[in-house]
Amino acid sequence: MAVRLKDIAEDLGVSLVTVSKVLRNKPDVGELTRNRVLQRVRELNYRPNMLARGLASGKSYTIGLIVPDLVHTFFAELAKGVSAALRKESYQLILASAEEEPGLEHEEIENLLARGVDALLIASCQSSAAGFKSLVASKVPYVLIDRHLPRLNACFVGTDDVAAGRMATEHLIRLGRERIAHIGGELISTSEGRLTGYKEALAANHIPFCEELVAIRSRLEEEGVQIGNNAMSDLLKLKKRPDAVFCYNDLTAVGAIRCLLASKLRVPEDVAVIGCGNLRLSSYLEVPLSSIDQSTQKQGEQAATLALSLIAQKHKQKAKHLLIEPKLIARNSTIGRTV
Amino acid sequence: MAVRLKDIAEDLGVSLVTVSKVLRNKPDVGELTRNRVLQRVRELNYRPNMLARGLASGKSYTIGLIVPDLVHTFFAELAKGVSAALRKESYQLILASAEEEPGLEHEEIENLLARGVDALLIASCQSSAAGFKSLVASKVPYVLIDRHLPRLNACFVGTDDVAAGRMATEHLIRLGRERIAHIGGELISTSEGRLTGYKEALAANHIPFCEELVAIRSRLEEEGVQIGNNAMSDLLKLKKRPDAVFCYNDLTAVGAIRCLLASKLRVPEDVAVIGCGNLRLSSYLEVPLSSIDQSTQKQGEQAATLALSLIAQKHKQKAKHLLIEPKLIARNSTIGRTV
DNA sequence: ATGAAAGCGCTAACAC
DNA sequence: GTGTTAGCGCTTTCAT
Repeated sequence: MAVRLKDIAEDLGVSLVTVSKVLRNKPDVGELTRNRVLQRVRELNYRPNMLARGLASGKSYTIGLIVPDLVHTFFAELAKGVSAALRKESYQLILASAEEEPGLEHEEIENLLARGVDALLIASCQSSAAGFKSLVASKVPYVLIDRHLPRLNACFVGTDDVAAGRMATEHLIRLGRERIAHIGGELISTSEGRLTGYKEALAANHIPFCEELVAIRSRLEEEGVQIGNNAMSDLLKLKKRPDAVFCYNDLTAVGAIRCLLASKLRVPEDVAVIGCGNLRLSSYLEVPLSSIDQSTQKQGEQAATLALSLIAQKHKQKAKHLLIEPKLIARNSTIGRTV
Repeated sequence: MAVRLKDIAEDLGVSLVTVSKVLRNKPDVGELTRNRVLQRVRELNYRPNMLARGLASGKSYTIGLIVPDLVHTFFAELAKGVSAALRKESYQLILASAEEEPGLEHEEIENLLARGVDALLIASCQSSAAGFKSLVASKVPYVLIDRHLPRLNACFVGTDDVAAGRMATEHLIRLGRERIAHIGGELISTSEGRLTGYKEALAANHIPFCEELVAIRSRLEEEGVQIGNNAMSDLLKLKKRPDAVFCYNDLTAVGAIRCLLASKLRVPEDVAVIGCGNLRLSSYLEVPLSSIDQSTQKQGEQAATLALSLIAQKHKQKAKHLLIEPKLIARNSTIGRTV
């Protein structure tokens, strides 16, 4: 079968331990022996059995990442960032998708713990901290990404969602819009943050907050287009229709634009639309979409780096929060054709 | 630390082996003992240490999937299909991305083998079979997905690319187009298949194949939009411009449409455009894009199922090829506004 | 600088 | 039905 430490040791007439030491760069090996070992390792294309190493050492050199949905580009980009950062440290990524089901997410947490991951990164679809009990009990370090659970005193890397909401809304205000609607989500921290930012921007500009202009929907991650379309349609039924709308994410915005164009309204002349997330597709659309960029890949990298530092430190320190500043990307859906 | 078999065994005053047997549903355990064990397992929230189980049994209940790029929706959907099929059999997916670099792909293969995966699924970005040497030597079963390596006698699940090319081209022919261009890729089997299909369709309809109408480019997966744009621009420089174009993938088609609209040409009136892959974004675009659907998620599921069957069977059988029939999805970019 | 012994948590083969 | 013994391939500790 595969080459083992023992094989190399016997080949060379040294002990297995010596070979093991060479492979882990321990200093207490003679130069000559070290070279002979290295040579043979290369010849035989030896690779340590990570299961055995993990079992013996208690470290698997593996980090788990759980996302709610891989097909949502945001999470794929996140994964890409994580993977890149880990590769540099020769850690490996084990990726699991929870398919937006809290039950599955909990399952996957348990699975990854059973696989001995050294740390866990979670973009959670849970709405409560209850599902994290066994994770907390396991003492395995973990970092929440993108979505924060208020009741959980955990490390977190994500967008400054309040700033994102504020930024988007202020952009619309500066363009002279006065009836600014919001299509938002519910329960998760990102939705709440963006809504708060929306309200703050209105307040700062002395525009009264108007309940009827806010449409809260669920499942915006999975069926954003359809739901954005419907929500916009509802907003258009108001006696006085909005002249701008800040959408929770880009898919929702695509749906909203769909609805507006179908209703013979012009974007942005009649209604300006801005999304959030700045997905790659944003610039290919019927009306290129203004959006809030979240530096997604960078978030993944930072989360991975944070996790590695948690693994390295012996004693628990207090939970770190890393908020990434969002950036406004203005395109036709708010500022119209540029010359 | 974590609960172990031994803890449960001592708690109950039975032997560790008995507990192990219960957990693996072995029949030779008394009903009473079995229930007592199960009860305690639940109480303590015991989870077997998979590293230890893997080491002892030689099976990790893990399957590796290597894709060229996670952010490309096609591969994310593939991963989703794989993950779904594995979950049913309580296998776990370890996902790795090769970032379109053959070197990295080879690294990841080695990594996953070292982690003891029971099988490997690879959507390869290699252009030769050389990188598979250690994989073949390892005897670990594997399945190629989407992209086939001609020199490698391996199991394969993917689109019938020749049919896809034929189908797309015939669609354009039936719409009365006569100068049909193709923007295609190089080196990998999917490109070659689609080009072959394109030629076959022309031949079957007595349309002469015209070298100048074929633009071969590389990196169509990563920068499809930009490259499609440029390629289309080149095609428009011909004395007699094409009246239709079949693009290797949807991103390339988006780029081509971009270029056409920028050149004041109408899609599909002046030039009809069809892509391949039927990404979700296809229907959100400026001009909703006709495409060839590849049932991507289903491909992932089938590949996973095939891999599981390879694991189950003791003796090597001859390599199976599963070709998924593509489906034509006609939208505005070829058939124009429907009433 | 090198190696012998013990053991990580589990399964496999075989006794009782 | 149940338990005993060995060992998976590696790391760790501690002698030498």
